[in-house]
Amino acid sequence: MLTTRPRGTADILPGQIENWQYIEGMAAQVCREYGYREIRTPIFEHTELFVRGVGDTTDIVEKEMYTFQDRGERSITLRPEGTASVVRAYLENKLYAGPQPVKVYYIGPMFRYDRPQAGRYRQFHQFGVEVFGAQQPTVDAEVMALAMDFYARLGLTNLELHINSLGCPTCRTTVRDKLQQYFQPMLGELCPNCQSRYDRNPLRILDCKSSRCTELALDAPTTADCLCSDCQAHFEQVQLYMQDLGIPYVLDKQLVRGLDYYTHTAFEIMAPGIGAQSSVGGGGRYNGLIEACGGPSTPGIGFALGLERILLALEKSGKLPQIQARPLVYLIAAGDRAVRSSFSLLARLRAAGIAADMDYQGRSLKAQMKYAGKLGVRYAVITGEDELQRGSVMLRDMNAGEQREIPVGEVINTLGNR
RNA sequence: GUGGAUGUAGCUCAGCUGGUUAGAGUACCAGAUUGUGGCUCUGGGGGUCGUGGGUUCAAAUCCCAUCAUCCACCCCA
Repeated sequence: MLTTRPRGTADILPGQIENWQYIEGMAAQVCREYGYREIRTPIFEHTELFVRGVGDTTDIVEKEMYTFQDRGERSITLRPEGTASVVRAYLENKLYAGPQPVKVYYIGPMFRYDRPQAGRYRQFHQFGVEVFGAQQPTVDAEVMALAMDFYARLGLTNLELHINSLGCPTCRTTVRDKLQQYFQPMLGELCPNCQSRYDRNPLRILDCKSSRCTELALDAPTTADCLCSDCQAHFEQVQLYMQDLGIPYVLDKQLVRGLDYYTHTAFEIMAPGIGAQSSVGGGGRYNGLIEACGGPSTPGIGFALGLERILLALEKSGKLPQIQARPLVYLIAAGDRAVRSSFSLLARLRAAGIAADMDYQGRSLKAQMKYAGKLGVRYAVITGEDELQRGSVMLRDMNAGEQREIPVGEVINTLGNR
Protein backbone atom coordinates (compact mmCIF):
# COMPACT_ATOMS: atom_id res chain seq x y z
CA MET A 1 0.00 0.00 0.00
CA LEU A 2 2.91 2.28 0.72
CA THR A 3 3.70 2.52 -2.97
CA THR A 4 0.15 2.21 -4.26
CA ARG A 5 -2.01 5.23 -4.92
CA PRO A 6 -5.54 5.20 -3.54
CA ARG A 7 -8.13 3.56 -5.74
CA GLY A 8 -9.54 5.70 -8.52
CA THR A 9 -6.75 8.28 -8.36
CA ALA A 10 -4.02 8.94 -10.89
CA ASP A 11 -0.53 10.37 -11.07
CA ILE A 12 -0.13 12.77 -13.96
CA LEU A 13 3.47 12.40 -15.04
CA PRO A 14 5.85 14.51 -17.11
CA GLY A 15 4.93 13.65 -20.67
CA GLN A 16 1.23 13.62 -19.79
CA ILE A 17 1.10 16.91 -17.95
CA GLU A 18 1.67 18.75 -21.22
CA ASN A 19 -1.76 17.55 -22.37
CA TRP A 20 -3.36 18.87 -19.21
CA GLN A 21 -1.64 22.21 -19.51
CA TYR A 22 -2.82 22.40 -23.10
CA ILE A 23 -6.46 21.76 -22.17
CA GLU A 24 -6.38 24.04 -19.14
CA GLY A 25 -4.71 26.76 -21.16
CA MET A 26 -7.43 26.49 -23.78
CA ALA A 27 -10.11 26.76 -21.10
CA ALA A 28 -8.49 29.88 -19.66
CA GLN A 29 -8.20 31.45 -23.10
CA VAL A 30 -11.80 30.79 -24.10
CA CYS A 31 -13.03 32.09 -20.75
CA ARG A 32 -11.03 35.25 -21.08
CA GLU A 33 -12.58 35.90 -24.47
CA TYR A 34 -16.09 35.29 -23.13
CA GLY A 35 -15.55 37.55 -20.12
CA TYR A 36 -15.31 34.88 -17.41
CA ARG A 37 -12.79 35.33 -14.61
CA GLU A 38 -11.17 32.57 -12.61
CA ILE A 39 -12.28 31.76 -9.10
CA ARG A 40 -10.57 29.34 -6.71
CA THR A 41 -12.47 27.95 -3.77
CA PRO A 42 -11.37 25.41 -1.15
CA ILE A 43 -11.23 21.76 -2.11
CA PHE A 44 -13.17 20.91 1.05
CA GLU A 45 -16.24 22.57 2.54
CA HIS A 46 -18.66 22.04 5.39
CA THR A 47 -20.65 18.92 4.58
CA GLU A 48 -23.97 20.72 4.90
CA LEU A 49 -23.14 22.93 1.92
CA PHE A 50 -23.24 19.98 -0.43
CA VAL A 51 -26.21 18.35 1.28
CA ARG A 52 -28.15 21.56 0.78
CA GLY A 53 -26.62 22.63 -2.51
CA VAL A 54 -26.51 19.37 -4.42
CA GLY A 55 -29.63 17.83 -2.91
CA ASP A 56 -29.99 15.22 -0.21
CA THR A 57 -31.75 12.71 -2.46
CA THR A 58 -28.99 12.66 -5.06
CA ASP A 59 -26.62 9.72 -5.40
CA ILE A 60 -23.74 12.09 -4.86
CA VAL A 61 -24.88 13.04 -1.39
CA GLU A 62 -26.38 9.68 -0.47
CA LYS A 63 -23.39 7.50 -1.24
CA GLU A 64 -20.52 9.19 -3.04
CA MET A 65 -19.12 11.86 -0.73
CA TYR A 66 -15.74 11.81 0.96
CA THR A 67 -16.87 13.02 4.37
CA PHE A 68 -14.83 13.08 7.57
CA GLN A 69 -14.57 14.79 10.92
CA ASP A 70 -11.71 17.22 11.30
CA ARG A 71 -9.89 17.71 14.59
CA GLY A 72 -12.36 20.38 15.61
CA GLU A 73 -15.15 17.83 15.14
CA ARG A 74 -16.60 19.64 12.15
CA SER A 75 -18.05 17.50 9.40
CA ILE A 76 -15.98 18.21 6.30
CA THR A 77 -16.49 16.94 2.74
CA LEU A 78 -14.12 16.93 -0.22
CA ARG A 79 -16.04 18.75 -2.93
CA PRO A 80 -17.93 16.38 -5.25
CA GLU A 81 -18.71 19.18 -7.70
CA GLY A 82 -17.97 22.85 -8.13
CA THR A 83 -21.22 24.79 -8.19
CA ALA A 84 -22.07 24.64 -4.49
CA SER A 85 -18.69 26.07 -3.49
CA VAL A 86 -18.90 28.88 -6.01
CA VAL A 87 -22.40 29.76 -4.84
CA ARG A 88 -21.12 29.79 -1.26
CA ALA A 89 -18.24 32.08 -2.23
CA TYR A 90 -20.65 34.38 -4.09
CA LEU A 91 -22.76 34.72 -0.96
CA GLU A 92 -20.00 34.81 1.64
CA ASN A 93 -18.10 37.51 -0.23
CA LYS A 94 -21.31 39.37 -1.05
CA LEU A 95 -20.55 39.42 -4.74
CA TYR A 96 -24.27 40.04 -5.29
CA ALA A 97 -23.64 43.56 -4.01
CA GLY A 98 -21.31 44.31 -6.92
CA PRO A 99 -22.07 44.69 -10.60
CA GLN A 100 -24.15 41.84 -12.05
CA PRO A 101 -23.86 39.42 -13.66
CA VAL A 102 -20.89 37.72 -12.05
CA LYS A 103 -19.25 35.39 -14.56
CA VAL A 104 -16.60 33.01 -13.24
CA TYR A 105 -14.83 29.79 -14.14
CA TYR A 106 -12.89 27.17 -12.22
CA ILE A 107 -10.63 24.25 -12.97
CA GLY A 108 -9.75 21.68 -10.36
CA PRO A 109 -10.14 18.30 -8.74
CA MET A 110 -13.47 16.88 -7.54
CA PHE A 111 -14.00 13.78 -5.39
CA ARG A 112 -16.66 11.10 -5.53
CA TYR A 113 -16.54 7.71 -3.87
CA ASP A 114 -17.71 5.64 -6.82
CA ARG A 115 -16.58 2.42 -8.48
CA PRO A 116 -13.88 3.36 -11.01
CA GLN A 117 -14.18 2.40 -14.66
CA ALA A 118 -13.28 3.84 -18.04
CA GLY A 119 -13.66 7.61 -17.74
CA ARG A 120 -14.69 7.51 -14.10
CA TYR A 121 -12.38 8.17 -11.19
CA ARG A 122 -12.62 9.00 -7.51
CA GLN A 123 -10.54 12.09 -7.97
CA PHE A 124 -11.31 13.70 -11.29
CA HIS A 125 -11.04 17.17 -12.74
CA GLN A 126 -13.63 19.59 -13.96
CA PHE A 127 -13.59 22.82 -15.87
CA GLY A 128 -16.75 24.70 -15.05
CA VAL A 129 -18.33 28.13 -15.39
CA GLU A 130 -21.09 29.86 -13.45
CA VAL A 131 -23.10 33.01 -14.17
CA PHE A 132 -25.02 34.68 -11.36
CA GLY A 133 -27.62 37.37 -11.66
CA ALA A 134 -28.65 37.04 -15.31
CA GLN A 135 -31.89 35.43 -16.39
CA GLN A 136 -31.98 36.32 -20.08
CA PRO A 137 -32.03 33.39 -22.52
CA THR A 138 -28.97 34.86 -24.21
CA VAL A 139 -26.98 33.75 -21.18
CA ASP A 140 -28.22 30.18 -21.52
CA ALA A 141 -27.10 30.24 -25.13
CA GLU A 142 -23.76 31.84 -24.28
CA VAL A 143 -22.92 29.23 -21.66
CA MET A 144 -23.67 26.37 -24.05
CA ALA A 145 -21.82 28.16 -26.85
CA LEU A 146 -18.78 28.59 -24.61
CA ALA A 147 -18.69 24.88 -23.88
CA MET A 148 -19.05 23.91 -27.53
CA ASP A 149 -16.49 26.52 -28.60
CA PHE A 150 -14.02 25.10 -26.09
CA TYR A 151 -14.48 21.56 -27.43
CA ALA A 152 -14.25 22.75 -31.01
CA ARG A 153 -10.97 24.57 -30.41
CA LEU A 154 -9.53 21.36 -29.03
CA GLY A 155 -10.63 19.66 -32.22
CA LEU A 156 -13.62 17.80 -30.82
CA THR A 157 -16.30 18.36 -33.42
CA ASN A 158 -18.09 15.02 -33.31
CA LEU A 159 -19.94 15.74 -30.07
CA GLU A 160 -23.66 15.81 -29.48
CA LEU A 161 -25.26 18.59 -27.50
CA HIS A 162 -28.54 17.53 -25.91
CA ILE A 163 -30.81 20.18 -24.49
CA ASN A 164 -34.08 20.24 -22.61
CA SER A 165 -36.06 22.48 -20.31
CA LEU A 166 -37.04 21.36 -16.85
CA GLY A 167 -39.19 24.45 -16.21
CA CYS A 168 -39.71 26.42 -13.05
CA PRO A 169 -40.82 24.92 -9.71
CA THR A 170 -44.46 25.32 -10.76
CA CYS A 171 -43.89 23.39 -13.98
CA ARG A 172 -42.01 20.73 -12.05
CA THR A 173 -44.96 20.21 -9.71
CA THR A 174 -47.20 19.82 -12.76
CA VAL A 175 -44.92 17.24 -14.36
CA ARG A 176 -44.54 15.39 -11.13
CA ASP A 177 -48.31 15.01 -10.78
CA LYS A 178 -48.77 14.04 -14.41
CA LEU A 179 -45.94 11.52 -14.29
CA GLN A 180 -47.31 9.87 -11.18
CA GLN A 181 -50.70 9.62 -12.86
CA TYR A 182 -49.12 8.16 -15.98
CA PHE A 183 -46.94 5.59 -14.28
CA GLN A 184 -49.43 4.52 -11.60
CA PRO A 185 -51.08 1.72 -13.66
CA MET A 186 -47.70 0.24 -14.62
CA LEU A 187 -45.93 0.77 -11.33
CA GLY A 188 -45.32 -2.96 -10.93
CA GLU A 189 -43.57 -3.18 -14.28
CA LEU A 190 -40.96 -0.55 -13.50
CA CYS A 191 -37.53 -1.57 -12.26
CA PRO A 192 -37.16 -1.54 -8.45
CA ASN A 193 -35.08 1.58 -8.69
CA CYS A 194 -37.77 3.45 -10.57
CA GLN A 195 -40.44 2.24 -8.19
CA SER A 196 -38.72 4.19 -5.45
CA ARG A 197 -38.17 7.09 -7.82
CA TYR A 198 -41.94 7.17 -8.35
CA ASP A 199 -42.40 8.78 -4.96
CA ARG A 200 -39.19 10.67 -4.52
CA ASN A 201 -38.47 12.06 -7.97
CA PRO A 202 -40.60 10.61 -10.79
CA LEU A 203 -38.74 12.81 -13.27
CA ARG A 204 -35.77 10.53 -13.04
CA ILE A 205 -37.76 7.57 -14.40
CA LEU A 206 -37.46 9.28 -17.79
CA ASP A 207 -33.72 9.03 -17.46
CA CYS A 208 -33.66 5.31 -16.58
CA LYS A 209 -31.44 3.14 -18.78
CA SER A 210 -33.38 -0.08 -18.17
CA SER A 211 -34.94 -1.08 -21.47
CA ARG A 212 -38.37 -1.86 -20.00
CA CYS A 213 -38.55 1.48 -18.22
CA THR A 214 -37.46 3.32 -21.35
CA GLU A 215 -40.20 1.52 -23.25
CA LEU A 216 -42.85 2.37 -20.69
CA ALA A 217 -41.69 5.96 -20.55
CA LEU A 218 -42.02 6.38 -24.29
CA ASP A 219 -45.44 8.05 -24.13
CA ALA A 220 -44.99 9.57 -20.71
CA PRO A 221 -45.58 13.26 -20.31
CA THR A 222 -42.26 15.15 -20.32
CA THR A 223 -41.21 18.38 -18.74
CA ALA A 224 -41.30 20.05 -22.12
CA ASP A 225 -45.01 19.18 -22.37
CA CYS A 226 -45.79 20.78 -19.04
CA LEU A 227 -43.99 24.10 -19.29
CA CYS A 228 -45.90 27.20 -18.27
CA SER A 229 -46.03 29.93 -20.88
CA ASP A 230 -43.10 31.87 -19.42
CA CYS A 231 -40.87 28.82 -19.31
CA GLN A 232 -41.98 27.81 -22.78
CA ALA A 233 -41.10 31.25 -24.12
CA HIS A 234 -37.71 31.24 -22.41
CA PHE A 235 -36.84 27.83 -23.84
CA GLU A 236 -37.93 28.81 -27.34
CA GLN A 237 -35.74 31.89 -27.20
CA VAL A 238 -32.76 29.87 -26.02
CA GLN A 239 -33.20 27.60 -29.01
CA LEU A 240 -33.59 30.54 -31.33
CA TYR A 241 -30.26 31.98 -30.15
CA MET A 242 -28.59 28.61 -30.53
CA GLN A 243 -29.81 28.45 -34.09
CA ASP A 244 -28.58 31.98 -34.73
CA LEU A 245 -25.16 30.96 -33.48
CA GLY A 246 -25.26 27.98 -35.79
CA ILE A 247 -24.68 25.48 -32.98
CA PRO A 248 -26.33 22.15 -33.70
CA TYR A 249 -28.19 20.47 -30.84
CA VAL A 250 -30.59 17.65 -30.18
CA LEU A 251 -33.84 18.43 -28.39
CA ASP A 252 -33.90 15.62 -25.83
CA LYS A 253 -37.09 15.48 -23.81
CA GLN A 254 -35.74 12.54 -21.80
CA LEU A 255 -32.85 14.62 -20.51
CA VAL A 256 -33.25 15.21 -16.80
CA ARG A 257 -29.81 15.50 -15.13
CA GLY A 258 -28.96 14.13 -11.76
CA LEU A 259 -28.54 17.15 -9.56
CA ASP A 260 -31.65 18.45 -7.85
CA TYR A 261 -30.99 22.13 -8.34
CA TYR A 262 -31.54 22.40 -12.07
CA THR A 263 -34.41 24.49 -13.45
CA HIS A 264 -35.23 25.62 -16.99
CA THR A 265 -32.46 24.87 -19.45
CA ALA A 266 -30.58 21.60 -18.90
CA PHE A 267 -27.95 20.26 -21.26
CA GLU A 268 -25.44 17.49 -21.66
CA ILE A 269 -22.63 16.86 -24.14
CA MET A 270 -21.89 13.32 -25.28
CA ALA A 271 -18.77 11.95 -26.95
CA PRO A 272 -18.93 8.75 -28.99
CA GLY A 273 -16.37 6.00 -28.52
CA ILE A 274 -14.95 6.69 -25.06
CA GLY A 275 -16.82 3.91 -23.26
CA ALA A 276 -20.00 3.71 -21.26
CA GLN A 277 -19.30 7.01 -19.50
CA SER A 278 -19.90 9.05 -22.61
CA SER A 279 -20.95 12.33 -21.06
CA VAL A 280 -18.09 14.80 -21.35
CA GLY A 281 -19.98 17.66 -19.82
CA GLY A 282 -23.30 18.93 -18.61
CA GLY A 283 -24.98 21.83 -16.97
CA GLY A 284 -28.02 23.98 -16.77
CA ARG A 285 -29.86 26.73 -15.03
CA TYR A 286 -30.40 26.71 -11.26
CA ASN A 287 -32.53 29.71 -10.45
CA GLY A 288 -33.54 28.48 -7.00
CA LEU A 289 -30.16 27.37 -5.70
CA ILE A 290 -28.78 30.64 -4.41
CA GLU A 291 -31.92 31.36 -2.46
CA ALA A 292 -31.93 27.79 -1.13
CA CYS A 293 -28.43 28.46 0.20
CA GLY A 294 -29.64 31.46 2.12
CA GLY A 295 -28.92 34.21 -0.40
CA PRO A 296 -31.09 36.69 -2.23
CA SER A 297 -33.25 35.32 -5.01
CA THR A 298 -30.74 35.22 -7.85
CA PRO A 299 -30.77 33.37 -11.15
CA GLY A 300 -27.78 31.18 -11.94
CA ILE A 301 -26.53 28.98 -14.73
CA GLY A 302 -23.38 26.97 -15.38
CA PHE A 303 -21.73 23.83 -16.62
CA ALA A 304 -19.06 21.36 -15.63
CA LEU A 305 -16.90 19.46 -18.10
CA GLY A 306 -14.86 16.37 -17.23
CA LEU A 307 -11.23 16.82 -18.19
CA GLU A 308 -10.33 13.10 -18.03
CA ARG A 309 -13.12 12.30 -20.47
CA ILE A 310 -12.13 15.13 -22.77
CA LEU A 311 -8.61 13.72 -22.73
CA LEU A 312 -10.01 10.28 -23.60
CA ALA A 313 -12.00 11.72 -26.48
CA LEU A 314 -8.94 13.60 -27.74
CA GLU A 315 -6.85 10.43 -27.61
CA LYS A 316 -9.50 8.41 -29.42
CA SER A 317 -9.81 10.91 -32.20
CA GLY A 318 -6.06 11.51 -32.46
CA LYS A 319 -6.44 15.21 -31.73
CA LEU A 320 -3.80 15.46 -29.04
CA PRO A 321 -1.00 17.72 -30.21
CA GLN A 322 2.53 16.39 -29.84
CA ILE A 323 3.88 18.71 -27.21
CA GLN A 324 7.22 18.02 -25.64
CA ALA A 325 8.89 20.21 -23.10
CA ARG A 326 12.57 20.01 -23.88
CA PRO A 327 15.55 22.30 -23.62
CA LEU A 328 16.94 23.93 -26.73
CA VAL A 329 20.54 23.24 -25.85
CA TYR A 330 22.52 20.50 -24.13
CA LEU A 331 26.03 21.33 -23.02
CA ILE A 332 28.59 18.59 -23.41
CA ALA A 333 31.90 18.72 -21.59
CA ALA A 334 34.93 16.47 -21.93
CA GLY A 335 37.21 16.80 -18.92
CA ASP A 336 37.09 18.65 -15.60
CA ARG A 337 38.18 21.99 -16.97
CA ALA A 338 35.54 21.80 -19.66
CA VAL A 339 32.88 21.01 -17.04
CA ARG A 340 33.80 24.14 -15.15
CA SER A 341 33.59 26.29 -18.24
CA SER A 342 30.36 24.65 -19.46
CA PHE A 343 28.69 24.96 -16.11
CA SER A 344 29.17 28.71 -16.07
CA LEU A 345 28.11 28.98 -19.71
CA LEU A 346 24.98 27.04 -18.71
CA ALA A 347 24.12 29.68 -16.13
CA ARG A 348 24.62 32.47 -18.66
CA LEU A 349 22.42 30.73 -21.23
CA ARG A 350 19.63 30.37 -18.70
CA ALA A 351 20.02 33.97 -17.60
CA ALA A 352 19.53 34.90 -21.24
CA GLY A 353 16.27 32.94 -21.28
CA ILE A 354 17.57 29.99 -23.27
CA ALA A 355 16.45 26.61 -21.95
CA ALA A 356 19.60 24.60 -21.44
CA ASP A 357 20.84 21.58 -19.54
CA MET A 358 23.99 19.51 -19.09
CA ASP A 359 25.35 16.26 -17.68
CA TYR A 360 25.51 15.73 -13.93
CA GLN A 361 26.66 12.12 -13.93
CA GLY A 362 30.26 12.45 -15.03
CA ARG A 363 29.44 10.55 -18.18
CA SER A 364 31.68 10.06 -21.17
CA LEU A 365 31.43 12.38 -24.13
CA LYS A 366 29.74 9.66 -26.10
CA ALA A 367 27.20 8.98 -23.37
CA GLN A 368 26.48 12.70 -23.12
CA MET A 369 25.85 12.82 -26.86
CA LYS A 370 23.53 9.87 -26.57
CA TYR A 371 21.60 11.55 -23.79
CA ALA A 372 21.36 14.77 -25.79
CA GLY A 373 19.88 12.74 -28.61
CA LYS A 374 17.29 11.23 -26.27
CA LEU A 375 16.38 14.60 -24.83
CA GLY A 376 15.65 15.68 -28.36
CA VAL A 377 17.50 18.98 -28.05
CA ARG A 378 18.09 21.05 -31.14
CA TYR A 379 21.71 21.94 -30.33
CA ALA A 380 24.64 20.46 -28.52
CA VAL A 381 27.39 22.79 -27.34
CA ILE A 382 30.54 20.69 -26.99
CA THR A 383 33.58 21.79 -25.03
CA GLY A 384 36.84 19.84 -24.83
CA GLU A 385 40.48 20.69 -24.20
CA ASP A 386 41.02 21.92 -27.75
CA GLU A 387 38.08 24.33 -27.69
CA LEU A 388 39.05 25.46 -24.21
CA GLN A 389 42.48 26.49 -25.41
CA ARG A 390 41.00 28.40 -28.34
CA GLY A 391 38.26 29.96 -26.20
CA SER A 392 35.61 28.39 -28.41
CA VAL A 393 32.93 25.71 -28.40
CA MET A 394 31.64 23.28 -30.98
CA LEU A 395 28.02 24.11 -31.85
CA ARG A 396 26.31 21.03 -33.21
CA ASP A 397 22.93 21.02 -34.91
CA MET A 398 21.51 17.68 -33.76
CA ASN A 399 18.92 17.43 -36.52
CA ALA A 400 21.27 18.26 -39.36
CA GLY A 401 24.19 16.41 -37.83
CA GLU A 402 26.48 19.32 -38.67
CA GLN A 403 28.72 21.33 -36.40
CA ARG A 404 30.97 24.36 -36.45
CA GLU A 405 33.35 25.98 -34.00
CA ILE A 406 32.42 29.41 -32.64
CA PRO A 407 33.90 31.64 -29.91
CA VAL A 408 32.36 31.08 -26.46
CA GLY A 409 31.34 34.71 -26.36
CA GLU A 410 29.07 34.27 -29.37
CA VAL A 411 27.10 31.27 -28.11
CA ILE A 412 24.32 33.25 -26.50
CA ASN A 413 23.90 35.56 -29.44
CA THR A 414 23.91 32.72 -31.93
CA LEU A 415 21.41 30.61 -30.00
CA GLY A 416 19.36 33.59 -28.90
CA ASN A 417 18.41 34.21 -32.51
CA ARG A 418 17.00 30.74 -33.06
C1' G B 1 -23.16 -1.28 -3.79
C1' U B 2 -23.54 -5.65 -7.90
C1' G B 3 -21.36 -8.67 -11.87
C1' G B 4 -17.28 -10.33 -15.34
C1' A B 5 -12.00 -10.44 -16.80
C1' U B 6 -6.94 -9.80 -15.42
C1' G B 7 -2.37 -9.33 -12.02
C1' U B 8 5.16 -12.66 -14.00
C1' A B 9 11.54 -7.37 -15.11
C1' G B 10 10.34 0.05 -15.94
C1' C B 11 6.93 -1.45 -20.41
C1' U B 12 4.56 -5.51 -23.74
C1' C B 13 4.20 -10.45 -22.83
C1' A B 14 5.89 -16.16 -22.84
C1' G B 15 6.24 -19.86 -19.04
C1' C B 16 2.25 -26.53 -21.88
C1' U B 17 -1.96 -30.69 -18.07
C1' G B 18 2.46 -28.37 -10.72
C1' G B 19 8.96 -30.74 -11.40
C1' U B 20 16.21 -28.02 -11.08
C1' U B 21 18.97 -21.61 -10.93
C1' A B 22 11.64 -17.93 -14.00
C1' G B 23 12.55 -16.34 -19.88
C1' A B 24 12.02 -13.12 -24.51
C1' G B 25 11.41 -8.45 -26.84
C1' U B 26 11.83 -3.51 -25.55
C1' A B 27 13.66 0.24 -22.24
C1' C B 28 17.94 1.34 -19.00
C1' C B 29 23.60 1.25 -18.20
C1' A B 30 28.32 0.08 -20.41
C1' G B 31 31.65 -1.51 -24.35
C1' A B 32 32.86 -2.23 -29.72
C1' U B 33 34.43 3.50 -31.62
C1' U B 34 40.75 6.43 -26.00
C1' G B 35 36.55 13.90 -28.95
C1' U B 36 30.75 13.08 -31.20
C1' G B 37 24.01 10.89 -30.67
C1' G B 38 20.35 8.27 -34.05
C1' C B 39 21.86 2.16 -37.17
C1' U B 40 24.28 -2.50 -35.87
C1' C B 41 26.77 -6.00 -32.59
C1' U B 42 28.36 -7.57 -27.54
C1' G B 43 27.91 -7.50 -22.39
C1' G B 44 25.58 -5.93 -17.73
C1' G B 45 22.14 -4.46 -13.86
C1' G B 46 17.06 -5.28 -12.77
C1' G B 47 11.80 -9.98 -10.69
C1' U B 48 9.02 -10.52 -2.62
C1' C B 49 5.86 -14.27 -9.95
C1' G B 50 0.15 -8.33 -6.56
C1' U B 51 -0.34 -9.77 -1.14
C1' G B 52 -1.69 -13.43 2.69
C1' G B 53 -3.02 -18.28 3.67
C1' G B 54 -3.99 -23.46 2.09
C1' U B 55 -3.18 -28.28 -0.78
C1' U B 56 1.47 -30.98 -2.16
C1' C B 57 7.65 -34.34 -1.55
C1' A B 58 7.45 -29.94 -4.84
C1' A B 59 3.32 -23.97 -6.52
C1' A B 60 4.41 -18.51 -11.15
C1' U B 61 1.21 -22.91 -12.27
C1' C B 62 -4.14 -25.84 -8.22
C1' C B 63 -7.76 -23.84 -4.09
C1' C B 64 -9.46 -19.74 -0.74
C1' A B 65 -9.20 -14.81 0.87
C1' U B 66 -7.57 -9.99 0.11
C1' C B 67 -5.72 -5.74 -2.62
C1' A B 68 -5.27 -3.43 -7.30
C1' U B 69 -6.33 -2.66 -12.50
C1' C B 70 -9.67 -3.07 -16.65
C1' C B 71 -14.82 -3.63 -18.41
C1' A B 72 -20.05 -3.32 -17.51
C1' C B 73 -24.46 -2.25 -14.22
C1' C B 74 -25.80 1.93 -11.26
C1' C B 75 -24.76 6.97 -11.46
C1' C B 76 -22.30 10.92 -13.41
C1' A B 77 -17.71 14.64 -15.37
